[in-house]
Amino acid sequence: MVKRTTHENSLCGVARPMDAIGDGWSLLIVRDAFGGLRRFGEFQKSLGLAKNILAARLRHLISHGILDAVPASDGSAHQEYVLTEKGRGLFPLLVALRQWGEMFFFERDEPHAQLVHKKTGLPVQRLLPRTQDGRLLKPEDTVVQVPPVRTRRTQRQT
Amino acid sequence: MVKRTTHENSLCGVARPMDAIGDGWSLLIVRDAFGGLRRFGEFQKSLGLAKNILAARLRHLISHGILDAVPASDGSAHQEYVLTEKGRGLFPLLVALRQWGEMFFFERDEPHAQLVHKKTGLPVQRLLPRTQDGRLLKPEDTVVQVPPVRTRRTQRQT
DNA sequence: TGACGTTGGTTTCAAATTGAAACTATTTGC
DNA sequence: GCAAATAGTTTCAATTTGAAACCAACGTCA
Repeated sequence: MVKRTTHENSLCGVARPMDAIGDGWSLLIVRDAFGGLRRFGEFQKSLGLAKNILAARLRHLISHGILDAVPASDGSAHQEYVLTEKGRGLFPLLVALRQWGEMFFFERDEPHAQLVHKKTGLPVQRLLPRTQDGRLLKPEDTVVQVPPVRTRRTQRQT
Repeated sequence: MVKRTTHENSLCGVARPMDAIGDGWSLLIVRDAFGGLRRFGEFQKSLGLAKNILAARLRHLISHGILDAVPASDGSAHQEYVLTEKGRGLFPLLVALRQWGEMFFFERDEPHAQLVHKKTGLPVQRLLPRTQDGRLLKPEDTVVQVPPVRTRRTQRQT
């Protein structure tokens, strides 16, 4: 996915975010960041990816405002990588991804990790698109509504 | 993201789905499939990607059970690519991705596409992780609970 | 002080992937 | 039947990936 979005996709609201996330490694880094990891070495150990790749992905995430490199936390002279507000905004997406995984990638009784409420230990509620008044929405009940094109001359549709 | 998950990540519930989705192009293909596109040429025109890449991504999505290649629909002798149940399961994820995009990639008044309810034209409700009893969950209120490791000998934790 | 391990990278280089373009084969429209 | 459209595959140069080697700064302990 190198091709930059010079396309009408630039408006679409999916292609741009995809570009910012970058790739699978980046999203796993974000997942681990939600899990509390902050240091280069922690990410590397957790993901088992080459250091140059990790460095590149961290740079990418920082340059897209998803991570922030902060100077320390225990006085050590190293950096730490923490989620920005924008990065934390990815939480629902990660939950959705995980739930999709839980639904389709494990046999009925195959044990698998599960996201649960820390306090109660109960699994997180299924994330399902709904209307404003709470009714379930199927994909085919929705449309992507593109905004009316406004040129400088025509502020109102002719 | 070529490295296959021989890692403990294989249990994690995020890495496996990521691998199935494949990459950004694949997800855009799925988005377009939700939008009603079905034909090779439609996807190519919509995405503007090279045909070899599109072919490879379609093969990937089919091999992972996200798309299905069905023989026709208007009697024409061509194939069509339609979402499987598993593929349709990606709807919440796409909604989450789009909502993240809407929140962080557009200026206050910058026009952008929006996912709305077809009937009412109202935007889809914000997708937010909640507890079983409906309370909002912040990332730090949750943990990934790994299942207890069961060896053949110890069916119960010692 | 200085040898040594740890942490956090960068550099190098071969192998894999990407993507544009050319090519091919099968339909479809007329 | 012929031209154009559709749905790919092949080819090849350029980019990206990732393993491994290298390097620099810091801690530490003797």
